[in-house]
Amino acid sequence: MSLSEKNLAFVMHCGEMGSRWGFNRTIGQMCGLLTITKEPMTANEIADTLSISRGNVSMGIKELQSWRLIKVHHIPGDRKEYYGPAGSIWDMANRVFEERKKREIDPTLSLLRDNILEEAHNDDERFAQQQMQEIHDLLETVTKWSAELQRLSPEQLQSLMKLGSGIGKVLDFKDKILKKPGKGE
Amino acid sequence: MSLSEKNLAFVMHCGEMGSRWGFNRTIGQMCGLLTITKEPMTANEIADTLSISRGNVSMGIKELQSWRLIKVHHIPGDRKEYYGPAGSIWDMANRVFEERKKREIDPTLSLLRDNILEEAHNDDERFAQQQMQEIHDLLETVTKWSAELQRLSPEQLQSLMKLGSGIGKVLDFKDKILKKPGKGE
DNA sequence: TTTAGTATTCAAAAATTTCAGAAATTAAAT
DNA sequence: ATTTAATTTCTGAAATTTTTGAATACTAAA
Repeated sequence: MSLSEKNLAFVMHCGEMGSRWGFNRTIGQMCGLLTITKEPMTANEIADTLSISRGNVSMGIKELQSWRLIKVHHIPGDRKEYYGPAGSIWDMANRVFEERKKREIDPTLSLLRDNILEEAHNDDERFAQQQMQEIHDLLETVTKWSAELQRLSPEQLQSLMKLGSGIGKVLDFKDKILKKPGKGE
Repeated sequence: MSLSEKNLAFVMHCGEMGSRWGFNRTIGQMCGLLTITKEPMTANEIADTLSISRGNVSMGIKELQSWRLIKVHHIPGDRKEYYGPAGSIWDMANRVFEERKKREIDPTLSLLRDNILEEAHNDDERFAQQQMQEIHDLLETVTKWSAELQRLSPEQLQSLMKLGSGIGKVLDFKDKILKKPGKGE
């Protein structure tokens, strides 16, 4: 119901960062609050703790659900809804990542695809198209890569993450490894 | 001075995406415009092309420079400043990435570090601290990784990007590779 | 110096976003 | 059915962000 000084500081920080992360202050606070609170909270508890209106909390919940960052819990014999994080920290980071890709990259990718298909009619359009092609290729690579990462097992991901500067070394061996099995891409 | 329909569509799209990418509409448009225009443009040309005020362009230029996305060109005997992209598409994507890390991750990382150092006084704080530790570790890993990527040569990056689903295979060989030289992490 | 061609700043206006609180809605319990 | 408990939607006010345009500053040449 009321937060310790340190926890409050964290929640407020989440609020300040909220807009940078793709939502607004209140929603940032709500997200922070729910992730550091052990027990799921009701909408009223959230409103009280953060001193914001009940209506605002309702909108925030909807938004956080659309990001798939929180989920509802029910307590038998209690008709209130209790909200808590939708998964582990890693899960949530993935959701944010995925959702942002959807909002920040996909629309552009689609526009670029359309644009590249058409024929350029003059030099300006030709140059522009080259640039767009490059942007397109880059975004597509990023997209493929992030899909790839999501396909890896958590253990593989763990190793990959721990690899650090080893990645350079691993790359040097890549050709030998990949060419041996004769399974060219 | 005036854009073809398709190029205009791209520039306007950049404006609409602008706020998602970390800046505002006008700045998004300016960035898009300058990247698909072959020749560097003056501030007045930008203002005319986008139908925005000269002052706004001046602010936008300053902002884009702070992101290191554009650079100034000079033409002998002409005292106007001409603006063009600061590098290749890849360079620019890197800049955006880097800059956003600075704004979206670093402040949180620093707050978390402080918070984790302090001792927890009760169960609520204890649980909160565990979560914060996880967030911290995750963000730190991401940070290290992005630094790592920037250290790779463009060729290595190229191979890494093309690796695609090969990454799984490469990981399976990781141990053999890394353990052989006896250079444990 | 002065002047003319620039670029920048900044206060005010416009546009957009966020938010509280009231009203409407939904759903369970009686 | 009615009451009660809860959630959602909606409206306008407040806060914030963006944009303009006039005033100011800068700079190179005359």
